[in-house]
Amino acid sequence: MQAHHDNGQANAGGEQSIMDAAETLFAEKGFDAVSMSAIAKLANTSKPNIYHHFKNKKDLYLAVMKTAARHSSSLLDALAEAPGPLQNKLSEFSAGQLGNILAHKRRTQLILREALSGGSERGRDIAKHVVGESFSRLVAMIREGQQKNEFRGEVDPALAAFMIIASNVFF
Amino acid sequence: MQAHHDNGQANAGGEQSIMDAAETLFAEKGFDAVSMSAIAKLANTSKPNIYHHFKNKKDLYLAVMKTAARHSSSLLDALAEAPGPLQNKLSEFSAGQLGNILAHKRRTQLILREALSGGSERGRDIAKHVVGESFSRLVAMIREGQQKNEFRGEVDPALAAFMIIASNVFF
DNA sequence: ATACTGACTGACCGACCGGTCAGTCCGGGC
DNA sequence: GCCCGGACTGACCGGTCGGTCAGTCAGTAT
Repeated sequence: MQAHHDNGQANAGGEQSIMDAAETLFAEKGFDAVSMSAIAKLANTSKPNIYHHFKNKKDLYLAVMKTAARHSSSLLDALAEAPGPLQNKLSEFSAGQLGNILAHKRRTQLILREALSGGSERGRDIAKHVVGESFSRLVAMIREGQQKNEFRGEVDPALAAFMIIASNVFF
Repeated sequence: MQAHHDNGQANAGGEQSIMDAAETLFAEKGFDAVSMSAIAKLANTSKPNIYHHFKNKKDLYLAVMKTAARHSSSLLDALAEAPGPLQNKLSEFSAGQLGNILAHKRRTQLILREALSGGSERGRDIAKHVVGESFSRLVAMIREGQQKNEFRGEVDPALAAFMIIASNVFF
């Protein structure tokens, strides 16, 4: 009945199901608390098969982060191009109107986790850099709003950006 | 010259230096990315000595979290007992006036990390519960301010609390 | 001196980690 | 028929993890 050998319940072994499983687990527990075996199990495949599709754990993590960043980036595109004062746009965003179209909880959780790890974290600062692109775009937008006096200048733009993104985690 | 055998540079081996080292590393990298050997090394002592003072890794983590929570709790005491409308009190808090008296960056980072891990994370939800006490006190204060119409009611109190705490990480 | 106690240590354990390897299975081109 | 190449797997590797153990050392009280 199945394609060739077996299949638990969902789609097995494909790149997409691996990334789905990885995204779920990384968001829930963080990079170091997740083992490749656990990802393989959730994706209904084997550990070596993951290494068939991804170079190593960091590479898989990076791929997941890139997807999350790409989604939030297209979200910011829509925001930046929308008409009206920045203030309205941002409250729209954080109210979730625009936000929860595709910024699922898991993805935002991933991004926040990365933001928290700030400096160190060996190779993953690459991932932070990936996220940082979206992040700093939002920061720039807020700073711009401050210069136009749409916002109070006393607020740290980075903090405000963090807050806005965080709003999607807590609904 | 030294007490008995040797000493790298700081105080060695004592309970306090172990907790200091653990706090630093846990805040920087998160629970799973930190090994007991690394903590021992930073604390200028040995791994078995850590187990002489703490039952296991989770216990050490919990002790560190309790300290962080105790500090932020005393901070909230000062906040709650201060006179004036809540709004002033909170802006004072997030401006760092009161905040950075003892809410060092590391401690806040620890708390945020725990808050992000939300549900799962095997034994550490105990720690989350410890943190949650301070957290929910702040949430209650904000909700109270909303009922007195000092705040806009549309903001999720939990999110606002998260924001306020986060402000200490980003200065 | 002796005996006891708590801080502390090097050496070690089983378990599990990330990652590799030899090999199986299968669809498609010839 | 045959072979090829990609998806996929069980078994295994070195290394590191959390945690243990037997024992050393310093001080103290008798």
